[in-house]
Amino acid sequence: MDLLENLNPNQRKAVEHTEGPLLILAGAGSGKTRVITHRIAYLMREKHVSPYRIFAVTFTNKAAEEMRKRVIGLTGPEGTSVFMKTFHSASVYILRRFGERIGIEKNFSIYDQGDQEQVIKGILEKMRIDPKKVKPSSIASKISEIKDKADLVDGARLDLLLPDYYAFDFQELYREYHQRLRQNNALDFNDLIIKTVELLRNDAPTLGELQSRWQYFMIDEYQDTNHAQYLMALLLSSQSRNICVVGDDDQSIYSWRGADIRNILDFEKDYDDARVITLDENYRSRQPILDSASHVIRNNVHRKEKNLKACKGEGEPVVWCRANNEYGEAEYVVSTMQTLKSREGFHNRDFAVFYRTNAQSRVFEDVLRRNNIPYRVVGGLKFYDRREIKDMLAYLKFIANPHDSVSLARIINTPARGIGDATVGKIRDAAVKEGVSEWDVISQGMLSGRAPKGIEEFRGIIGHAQMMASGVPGAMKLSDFVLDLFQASGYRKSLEEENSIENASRIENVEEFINSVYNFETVNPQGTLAEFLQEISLFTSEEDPLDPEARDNSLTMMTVHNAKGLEFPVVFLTGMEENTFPHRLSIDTEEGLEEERRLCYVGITRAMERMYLTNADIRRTYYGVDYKETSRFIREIPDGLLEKRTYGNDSFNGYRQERRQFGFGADLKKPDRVRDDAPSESAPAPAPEEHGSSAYRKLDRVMHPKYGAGTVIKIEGAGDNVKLTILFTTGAKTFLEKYTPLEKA
DNA sequence: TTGAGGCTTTCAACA
DNA sequence: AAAGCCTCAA
Repeated sequence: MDLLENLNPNQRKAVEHTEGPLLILAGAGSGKTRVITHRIAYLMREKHVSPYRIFAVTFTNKAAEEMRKRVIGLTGPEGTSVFMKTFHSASVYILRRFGERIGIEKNFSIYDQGDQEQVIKGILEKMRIDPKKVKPSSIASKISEIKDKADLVDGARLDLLLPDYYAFDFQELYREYHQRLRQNNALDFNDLIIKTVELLRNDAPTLGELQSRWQYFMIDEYQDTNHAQYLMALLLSSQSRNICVVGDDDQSIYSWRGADIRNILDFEKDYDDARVITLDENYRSRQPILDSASHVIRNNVHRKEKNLKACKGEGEPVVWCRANNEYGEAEYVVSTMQTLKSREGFHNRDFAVFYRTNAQSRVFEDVLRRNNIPYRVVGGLKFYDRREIKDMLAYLKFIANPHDSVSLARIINTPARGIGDATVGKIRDAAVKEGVSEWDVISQGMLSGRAPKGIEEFRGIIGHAQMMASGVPGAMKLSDFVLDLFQASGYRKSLEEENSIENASRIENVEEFINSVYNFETVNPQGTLAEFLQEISLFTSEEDPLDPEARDNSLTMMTVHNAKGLEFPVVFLTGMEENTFPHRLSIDTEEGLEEERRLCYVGITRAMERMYLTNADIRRTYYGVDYKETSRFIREIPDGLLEKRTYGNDSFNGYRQERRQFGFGADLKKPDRVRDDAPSESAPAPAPEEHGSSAYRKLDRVMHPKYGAGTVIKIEGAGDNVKLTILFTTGAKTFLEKYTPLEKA
């Protein structure tokens, strides 16, 4: 097979240009992955480069996996030996082997956002700062933001970088955070990259070894690299200079994660001999789809002008549907789907529903389930985020790394074994006083006074597990070890004790988790516990492994972010409303808005045959009921390109009124949010089942056992979820009706 | 001092 | 919808 056959001239040039720096500007749907995989195959087959000398990184595990499959398809089993990973897993690979040279122990734990927040919470407590006023999550992202810029590794002065608007010493917190991570032998996601850069900079032998091992570099999604990743790529490739980066500035959607668009815009400055090749023939989308996308993205000022050509030719126009409310929107999607299936032979698997935020998936799930349409949700509540899985993982992390006090805190009383806050506090104090780890205190009986029975029990469980783990692999299989731990920890028993549906599914989930351990050990017979942990701690965005069959013929739902790099015959881009998409937190700055627009561009360009844009005029969110103004992105598409539909009649009177009042297409300054404590006659009814489920009416007098007499001033929600706001003499309170012991007075 | 259950609050995108 | 905080009973 000729590798260059079936490539257009520019794609071919990109594949053939193997030596020296190369920038590939690859528009949406221009065959980017095809070029990368063919280029790797070409290096091996035509240039006789050993697969061990090729280094390729992408952003997601999914993309890396896809690339690996396609390379193997082109080269045969040899392709397996290409180093193909995400930036993070590449860093872990390097740090595991050489990290000790800069003082990182081999068995380090990787802390995700949740773990980070636990650490921060502990520090806030120690600094006597109210965690209600200073949210650990916002501190975590602040720390992450600082580290993403990685000016640190450039030796900038820390005290100049840290924000001074906090009412406390941020610098102290920042240092304490890192000190605790060091004590716990843990790295956060940012550290993985930063420490790798530090290692490459400060340890010449490591750099030399890696530079001579890898001779050809390929970086996918280069527009989304941050400064530290940029440095990492630069250092590794600086000797061979065979670096090929691929990206599209119009698809840069991760600036909030530190992505620095300058990396791609300045590539030609970094390498004055860089060759630039542009791929501008789109093989994915029909003309009207691409035209719509272009009309949206051209409103961005900060971009390289480009001209994508659709090779697939004309097609159906893009449809824009205005629905009455979020249920109408979902029903429109379902009915359109059914029509396309019966009249045009599409299958469930051909459809994708995109939304801006995960919370929007719920309504679609409702409606799809009611219509018996199989679906899968990518992202969202992830398998590894479930409580029972996190608990089991914490056990494993702690056994692998007994310095990991965050994991310890999670499992010491899970399941309940009589070790409460007071006891944990004592252990912590003793550890600090003696200058040892908390596990030392527990395992060596260093606790003064009488230690609760639970401590003994816990020590036994961990001691037993550590002993077993030492026989993995070899005397014991990793999966058997985890199975044993599930029993021996008492976790299984505690789930079985309460015979609920919820617990039954938790047990199933743990079993599925153990199954994934089994899969791991089949692929890696010599794999250790630590290796397993490293693998899955970077594998958080993987779809739910519980329903592998579901994907056979299911509709796919995901956030627009998750959709990057994918394509579907029919795409519904939903929630096209101001403050939803573009998101309300991005709407006020030009940079924010441009990134939202790129995100919209990414969404539209995923569609191959049909594209549907939908919005709801009224949307119920946890804030209340909002009147939504149509997204400016829809207004940016010329009328002639859109086929307009409406869906859902009951509330359309309300809708029209609203429109007339606000004026469509004008520059609207009026807020589009209306709280639903307005009289309900003027507010159009949302879905019918939303109503009439409260035993109370507005202005009813009620009696609360604790707060006394009050008046109902607001009713919202439906079914078991009715929330009542009641005005007492002491002020207003909101309750879930279901849970509140109220009496009519 | 612990554990359970009731009440309250929270909600952007991700490796 | 779910997790975290708070209160109260044991």
